[in-house]
Amino acid sequence: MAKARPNIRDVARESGVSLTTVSLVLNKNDQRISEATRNRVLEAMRKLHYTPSRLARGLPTRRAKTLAVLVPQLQHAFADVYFGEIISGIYEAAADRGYRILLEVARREYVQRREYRMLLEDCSVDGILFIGATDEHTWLSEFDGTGQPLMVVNNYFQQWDLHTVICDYTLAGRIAADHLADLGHRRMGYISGPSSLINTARELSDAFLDRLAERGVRLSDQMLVEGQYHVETGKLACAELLRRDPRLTAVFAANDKMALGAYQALREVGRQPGRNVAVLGCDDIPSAALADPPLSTIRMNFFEVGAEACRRLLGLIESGADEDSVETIHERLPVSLVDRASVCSPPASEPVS
Amino acid sequence: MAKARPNIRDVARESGVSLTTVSLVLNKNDQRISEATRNRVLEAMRKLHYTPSRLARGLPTRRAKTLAVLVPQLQHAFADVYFGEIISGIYEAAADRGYRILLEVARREYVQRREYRMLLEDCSVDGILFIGATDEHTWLSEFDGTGQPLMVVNNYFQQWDLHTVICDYTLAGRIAADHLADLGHRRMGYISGPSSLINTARELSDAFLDRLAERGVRLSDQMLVEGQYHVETGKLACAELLRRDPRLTAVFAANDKMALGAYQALREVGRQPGRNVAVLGCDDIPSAALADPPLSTIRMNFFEVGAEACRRLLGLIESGADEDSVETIHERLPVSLVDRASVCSPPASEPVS
DNA sequence: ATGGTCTGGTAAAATGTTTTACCAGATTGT
DNA sequence: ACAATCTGGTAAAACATTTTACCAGACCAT
Repeated sequence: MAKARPNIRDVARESGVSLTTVSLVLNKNDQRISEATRNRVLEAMRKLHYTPSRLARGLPTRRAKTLAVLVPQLQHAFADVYFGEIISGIYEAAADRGYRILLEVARREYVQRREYRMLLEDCSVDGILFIGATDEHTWLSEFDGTGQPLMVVNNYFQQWDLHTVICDYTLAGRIAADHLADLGHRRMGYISGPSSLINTARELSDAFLDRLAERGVRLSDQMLVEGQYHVETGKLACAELLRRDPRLTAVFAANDKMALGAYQALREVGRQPGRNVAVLGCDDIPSAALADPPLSTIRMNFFEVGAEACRRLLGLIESGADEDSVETIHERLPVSLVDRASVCSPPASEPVS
Repeated sequence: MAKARPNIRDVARESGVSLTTVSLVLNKNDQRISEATRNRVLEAMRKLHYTPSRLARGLPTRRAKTLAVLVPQLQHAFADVYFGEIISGIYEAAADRGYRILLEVARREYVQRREYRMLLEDCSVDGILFIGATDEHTWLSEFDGTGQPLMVVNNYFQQWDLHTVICDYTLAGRIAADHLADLGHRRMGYISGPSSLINTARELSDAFLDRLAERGVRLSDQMLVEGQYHVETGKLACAELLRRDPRLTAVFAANDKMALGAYQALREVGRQPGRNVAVLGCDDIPSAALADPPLSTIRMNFFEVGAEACRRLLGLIESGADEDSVETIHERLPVSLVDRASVCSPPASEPVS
């Protein structure tokens, strides 16, 4: 009774044409079918509730119409705003073009067994987007210069030639330095990201310090503390900065989470962010706007980074150019200052240098 | 030069056996191959760097070894802790059993085109996990009592017979009521979730109010305000509660985000959570522990809910019982009180009723 | 009339597996 | 000694598509 799933053959029989014709109708690009037969076939499809099987389609074409999103093993990685925003962006861009998204976590065994390769060889995936890559992911070297459809999202590498789409961290560093310098801050602290492992973190630091120097503001090494991008490390780092210079007037943190950690450390010594000490973040995550006081920060549109990375990857894939001929992609997206209430001027009493 | 991907046929030739034999070795369950030939085949596979193609495998078996995670269209859904934790749990459980995870967002057109059905018919997926389901998702009725491999995660329905795994919201409500009543609170406010749309939200409310009544504490309808599970709605709801009874001594919020919103509203009228007003949350999201003061809450292990839901779904799928014979799954996972610093006793001065 | 080019379509091979039915030879029971 | 059973293995069909090469007829210019 309950007829099994109809296949292309059933449609062909129903509409009185060959199986090939049905296939050609399915892959609309082909002009060789007359309007009349096309309609007959479409009608038959509707009647039979036919939907082509992705699995069967992928076999001859070697196209799965699926992209893998690879994230490193962090505990409960998907519960992180940063990853979440990027993934959301990737999803939208992929869905727009009829692609699906496979989730993969690069666990230890996963890497040992080189499953990331299998994804592609397998044909279960047409391309890979890697989020949260660091210098520690040495296996990326296997993709070095191969032009394979692997896209590194929001980080990049000097040692390997890989496709990347990132935020403009140099611009971010400059905006931050200018903003604080413009207001007259001279004694500040900087909470950096893990710059020994992540290029974008290093880029932000370099840009920030260089621009500060250009503006004649000298930040001693003492006043630079490295955090790990989490709230707690931000708090610890800020406490350390306060110990080294209790009279600092501004703190710049390499991401919003650490900036919010800094709020806590500052409050513990009786300072009021936005009133008697300036705090500037970076990223513009949702909780930045909800913080008390609302956090001034550099907006990085992670959603858009994900979406753009995905679009570029799809471009690569659909151009069919797996050859070495393809230029390596290096795109950077603009960022901008979002000035809320956490950055104030230094106390007027401060003696001019 | 660069040989194409080897297939099962190549392995057969290399090891001097038939293609069938190789296949049987691949699907280890079969005892019919002698140790000697098995080893010869495995050796050949290693030599040729052979990996079976998922696509090709799925075709005859109609098993894609893939599960879909479906989330409703909320903006940037993946950037939410709640979804994130559940997805992380699902991922772990799926990966343990060799399954992959496909991400899907139920956008408007997605539902209109009934793509959720195609996922299964398509054979691109063996089962679906739906997170964030509400009464508004009326299309779920299509799965009513069909025994199809669809699992609703952390919500349930009276009107439809669907597999579900949830947290024990009744237990949660009782724990909350007992905890606050034990401390002597009599004047409290309750910020509920959207109980007209979400059964678990309603269940929590009912359990909380019923147990309070059992304990002789009467919460007037006035002191129940509905929020939408976000920080802002929690803040608004709490402000409203304060307007209705400025002297309330405790607030219970149906999730932590709203509890943190309540912190803000309370501070704005000069109350100090944990000192002169008690705030109890629900969920135990990471920021609960980081809040100031650390939020007391009911721990719901969303990671585990996701993992368990996934395991149960896989059980269903692998038992091969798509038949109507299968019992509908209704599992609830335990919850527990995590008492931090935000719940204090009511002021001693308070007259006893 | 003849050869060439379109047009709309089809037959058949290819994609890489699983699975069912079968088979030859060895072992066992009577 | 003969049928039955067991062992280790194989041939071939099935899964649902895409794609390549080909074909018949219509149309056209010479």
